[in-house]
Amino acid sequence: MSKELTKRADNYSEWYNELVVKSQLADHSAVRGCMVIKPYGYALWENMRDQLDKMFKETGHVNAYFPLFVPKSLFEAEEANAEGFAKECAIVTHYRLKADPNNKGKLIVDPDAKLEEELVVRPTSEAIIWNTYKGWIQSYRDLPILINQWANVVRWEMRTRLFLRTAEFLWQEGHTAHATKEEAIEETVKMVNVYANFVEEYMAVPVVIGVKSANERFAGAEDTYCIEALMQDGKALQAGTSHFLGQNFAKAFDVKFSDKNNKLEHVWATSWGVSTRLIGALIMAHSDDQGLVMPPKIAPLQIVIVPIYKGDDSKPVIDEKANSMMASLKKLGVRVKYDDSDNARPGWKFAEYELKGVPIRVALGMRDLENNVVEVARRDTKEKQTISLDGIVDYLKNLLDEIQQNIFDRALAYRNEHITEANTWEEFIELLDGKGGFVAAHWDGTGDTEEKIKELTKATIRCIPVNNKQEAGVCILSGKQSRERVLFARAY
RNA sequence: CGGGAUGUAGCGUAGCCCGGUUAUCGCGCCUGGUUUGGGACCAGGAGGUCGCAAGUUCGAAUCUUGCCAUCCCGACCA
Repeated sequence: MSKELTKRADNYSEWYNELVVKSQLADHSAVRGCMVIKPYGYALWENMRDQLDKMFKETGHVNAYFPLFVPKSLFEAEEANAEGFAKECAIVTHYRLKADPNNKGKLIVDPDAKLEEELVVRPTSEAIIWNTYKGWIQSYRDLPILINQWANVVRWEMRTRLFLRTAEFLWQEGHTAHATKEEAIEETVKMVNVYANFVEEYMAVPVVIGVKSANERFAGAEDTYCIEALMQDGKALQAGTSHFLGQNFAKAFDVKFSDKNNKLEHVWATSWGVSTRLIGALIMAHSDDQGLVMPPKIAPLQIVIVPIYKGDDSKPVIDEKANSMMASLKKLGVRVKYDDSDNARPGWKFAEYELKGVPIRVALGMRDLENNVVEVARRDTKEKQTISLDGIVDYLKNLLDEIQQNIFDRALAYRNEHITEANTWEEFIELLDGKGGFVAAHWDGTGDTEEKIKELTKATIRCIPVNNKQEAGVCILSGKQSRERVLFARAY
């Protein structure tokens, strides 16, 4: 492994790609556009998943699992949804291979094993789930259904990037069914807030909660709520979405229920999801030229203890101290590792754990033990301090909290500095090309204008923030009347 | 999918233009020893379908064609 990571300022996307691979989060695989999530990356995903899962359960949801394959006839039932995803679907057409008679040792698709009906590999599961819900719902007493599924989905993307956009990715998708429109909207909003809380509190990434414009809406939704995060290079990243699906899927799959008055009505729906893309957001929100910076709450490893010994005599003494410190930390639920491997010297380990973003490094040598201290280095600020061994465990535990807060505050300050108002087209362009970030500008509310702005600047409407300030103005492009500003940005 | 670039050991590379012994060097890896407070040193050693497949040739890492993958720029997207 080469030592140097490309600097962010030199080439941000190269830095990102190198960092993902060198920090051992993930690797390219033999399959086009698909990544291997390595143990370190998967441990991070598990921490994120476990916390989200807990939050879903606290809000009344349960997990279930639906098939990977969707019969084409079901997939096409909800037209807007089907159309939206049609051009990026993988399709299973056969169920058997056979020996190639012309090429020994090779296999060919058996032409006699063609499926009666093609199966779409799910790009999202609304179709198969709503087809299933049809059999589950007869009465208002069967509602609401509050189900989440942890799954993989496939979207045949033209251009892929590790975590940010892969052909197969891991995610969760919530699919809920409700008796009333109000309840479904409430659910949609509740879940976008769960996402915002998770991303801000655990991933330390500040987000803007908002609503998508009609153009950016999920295929088949009446309304799409989203959380938008800002990356260090000034580009926005959609970090999660929560859709109010109206009665579109209930109508497409004929899902009706009897209300209290024995009146038949279509069911109201929501769906919401976050994916492994969040890991991309995490990386690009916090990391630096030395490597990853992991927020302690979800870091696979929170503290690493590195021994520094001279000769074999000191090793057992250091081991004993390190092991007792580690035991105390583990008792407090801290994810800690004592790295006494002798195939790397301390300097190498320091650099390696910085690359991997471990929040705290504790260095422990005889010199320290004689003075009853250790050296504590924090990843977020790269500060090193000599700390007394008395009360070290509490100190470290508190420091983890402090680091979590500092990383968030830093990202928040950056984000807030990068929401800028533009009142003229010239200002708008200048901000996008220069400072970057979110540009708050008036827009006339039409899809045409939005499309034109996108063509001219590559910037899209990221969202219309919830509780947006109402303020009269004129659209930066068309000059027509506008009641509020919306957030534009170039995005991933 | 369109335009550009790249592909030689785990990683980074020389050689390619102008075909010709056993494919270069560094890091990493293995063995032994000395080391260990910011990516150690010495000695010995292992590791290669030169992205894949055809073709041209007495002979291909080198020339030709096709394919694949990666990166950058577009269109699409969580």
